[in-house]
Parts: sequence; structure tokens; C-alpha cells
Amino acid sequence: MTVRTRFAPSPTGNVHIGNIRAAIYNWLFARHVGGEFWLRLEDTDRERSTKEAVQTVLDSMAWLGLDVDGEPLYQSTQRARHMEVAEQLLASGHAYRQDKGCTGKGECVVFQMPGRDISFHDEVKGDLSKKAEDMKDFVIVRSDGSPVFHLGNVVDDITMGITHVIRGDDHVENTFKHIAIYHALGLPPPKFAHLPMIVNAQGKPYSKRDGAAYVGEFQERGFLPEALFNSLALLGWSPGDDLEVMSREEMVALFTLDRVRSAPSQLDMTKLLWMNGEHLKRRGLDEIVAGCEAAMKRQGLWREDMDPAYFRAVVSCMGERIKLFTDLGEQAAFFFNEDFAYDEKSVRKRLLKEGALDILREELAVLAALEPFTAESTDAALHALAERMGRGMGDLVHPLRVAVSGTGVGPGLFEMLAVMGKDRSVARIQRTLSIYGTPA
RNA sequence: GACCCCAUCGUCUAGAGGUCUAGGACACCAGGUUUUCAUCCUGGUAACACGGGUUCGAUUCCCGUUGGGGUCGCCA
Repeated sequence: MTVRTRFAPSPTGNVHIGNIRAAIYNWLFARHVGGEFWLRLEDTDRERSTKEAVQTVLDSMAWLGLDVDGEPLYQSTQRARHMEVAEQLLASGHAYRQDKGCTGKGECVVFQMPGRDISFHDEVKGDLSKKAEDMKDFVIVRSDGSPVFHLGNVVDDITMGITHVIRGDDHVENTFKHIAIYHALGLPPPKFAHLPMIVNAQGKPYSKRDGAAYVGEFQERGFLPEALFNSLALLGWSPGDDLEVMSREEMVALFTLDRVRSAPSQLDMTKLLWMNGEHLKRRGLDEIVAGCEAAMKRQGLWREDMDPAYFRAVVSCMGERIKLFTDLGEQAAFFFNEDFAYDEKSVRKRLLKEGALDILREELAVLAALEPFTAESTDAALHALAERMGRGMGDLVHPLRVAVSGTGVGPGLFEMLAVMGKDRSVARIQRTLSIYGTPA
């Protein structure tokens, strides 16, 4: 029998990381065994399940590369089928109508638990069981005639031919009810696997207030989809050896349900950031340039007159300092702005130091006359100058760095000068001198 | 409260009775490389929640305690 898994979110406008992680595991499992991965939109809450909310689910999945087999099933289209099954259950005596003590106005349909213990083997948690007296009957059709989650969920899984239900830990209790429905229908239940929750530092379910909680937020912050995918996959699962940075394909090859842990875990943003850097190293310069450009546009830092060659040179120069696409705009904005601000502390420490401005003037003279203007030539010229002035390189490097970038941190000074070019470098030093230099 | 689940460094984890004086990764600290920043290299701090069993021997198996979580809707 072909394995078929599914992701069954209710479109609310946001896709929570815990939820998408369930999707990732379903996808990984299906791909690993050569099965199918399907999508079902549980859109019965018509108010929240807007077209946009559905699109958000689709976008998040596409971004992470979770390709779906078959056509997505919209639960709202299955109502007739749900009611049909409810009637069947009523007819076979597995459900009954109730009208007293109702929350709603009319009659509701209640599923009758079988009165015996129910147990099943969870693919990650092992054998689970529940005593008959600890389970009670539950409503499957509301008094307004609409099917309840348990009914729709099970019926749709049957309709879709789902063989493995991989979902969050918060569904384990529901599973006993669901299995009872399968039994009442005379159908074999699928295999179940319940994944541990992603929690915050307090051990509570990870939520919006704990930081970025939705897929879209990670995308906006400049994270790579493969990095988020990798990190989320590793939250509760590990291949068994010390392998951590993996491609989707590697994970597909290695993924098995029995290596999924059963304890909740926390998402560490610092490690996610590191992971992102690792995946960034695996991308080519072209992709990084494109990613940085897109990020700067989102940040509102992109300028229409940007020289593509210069932009590319800057990205290349920043190299592995870029951990996130948004880093370029946040840490290297000075490259693109001739009116860049000066970091006060660096100015005090490097520029206003005894003799620093005099050295800077000498450097200006040397650089203005330098030809060609490369990382090697500027390096050599400044070393020669240091020798001539009887100063250490540190005395020349620090003021110059602040003069051309406004800050004490950044790429290597000589690479930076070469990228900026002579004219820009000279103009920046002159600007600095006009601001901080004492009148000669 | 009832029922169910969980428990290894700060965090993510490896470990399926001896190979564990518990391994890796992130973070952190120190040293080295580097004229600066970052990278990089080397080293270091840091954990089996507790108590009982079982066993020649428990991180690993069982029970209990403690702690944490989930569920107890005509929400999904």
C-alpha cells in the first residue's frame, strides 16, 4: 500500500512554526518512503478562512519547498460526505441524537464511545492506551447541523486515503476518539505519530510573544528557507550521527519516525542564525546578491541609482559576515550612502586621538596619488607610509577605517578601499576631515 | 482535580546494561592567526532531576517522588 500523509491546517492567516514543522515531518516521511504528501485545508471557520489565509498556507509551503501531491482538498466541500457518515453512525447505533442540556437550540448528534479500552501504537511515543471509563461520548454534529472537527477530520482522512497521520502532541487525546470512529465504521485506522511541541524558555507552547512564530516572519527577516527547514527538522529529530547542516535531499534520505524524540524542545534563534550562515555558504554569490537586494528593498534601503557592479562587489566583500540577507542593509549601509553617520565611540577612540587627523591627511595625500588603486596597492602604500612616519600600522588603519566607513567594524580595510574605489575613498576622507579636522 | 505524556551540558542533541572519567553542535570563556572587523585554528567551563529496586554492573530496565507539559468545548 502506498504511504500517503497529509498536512491539514486550518487557514487562519498565519502559519505557526510548530504547525509547519508537522508539515515538514509529513513531507519528509512521505518522500523518504516514496509515498505521497497531500494537503487539506480545514476551512470550516468561514470567517477566518479567507482566500488570503489559504494563500498564506500555500505560500509558506512553497517557500519551504513542501511540494504537494494531488489536488488540495477543501474541507468545506466535504460537508455532505460528513453528514452522510453521521447518518451511517446513527443508523448503526454508534451515535445518538440528544436535545436536552444542549448548548445550541436544536438536536445535536453524539458519538457513543464503545465502552471498552482503546489502545494504539504511536510511531513516536510507543504504545498508548486509555481506559473506557476515562473516555466519554462526544458531539460530532452540532445542533446547527454542522460537523465537528473530529468527524470531519476522520472522514476526510478516509476520503483522502491517508495512511499515516503525523501531527502535534496536542492531538494525542483526540486520537482515541478518532480510532473509535474508525472502529465504528468498520475501517482500519491509519498509523499515528505525535510530535513533541515546540516550547518557549518557560516550557509553554511557543507563541508570537516568544519571538518570530510564523513562517512569514522568518521569511521577512531574511532567513533562508532551507535553514528554517533544517532547524525545524532538527527540533525533535536527528539522523543519529553528528550531522546537522543538511540539504532537503539529505534529510529525505535519512528521515525515519523512530528517530523522532518524544520530549518538547525550544527553538534557539542564535543557532538558527548560525544555521542560516551555514546554508548561505552553500549558495552562490549570485543568489546572495539577489537575496540582499530583495532584503534591502523590503527594508526601504534600496536606491534606484544603485550600480549593480558596485553592489555585487560590496556583497562579495562582506562575505561570510552576512548571516542574514538583512545584514547587508543593517551592517553595511555606509557603502551606499555618502552621508553616512559616524559612530561616536569610534570617532572618539580613533579619529580624535592625538595625531590621528594628521596621519589621516598624510594618508589622503598618498591615496589620492595612488595608481592603480587596489587592495594590494593600498596595503603596500600605507605600509610604506607607516614606515616613513615611524608609526605602527594600527595608527594608520583605525582612523582611515572610521574616515571611510564611519565605524570601527566591517570588512578588511584594504578590500573595502578597493571596492569603494579611489574617488569615493578620497571624497570620504575629505568629508571626514572637513567635519572633524581643525582648520589648518 | 482526573487522565495521558515527558525528563542528558544554558539550548538542540548522541547514547537503545559494560566501549561513558557521557560524545557532537550552538552559545560562552581563554590562547593563537589577523595592522582593524569577521573568519579560521587550538583548548576550556558545562549535563545523566531525586530516591528506591533489578543486575556482577545502570544514563540506559522497573517502581515511586519531584518538576514540566498536554487534554478534559456543540474550537480546530
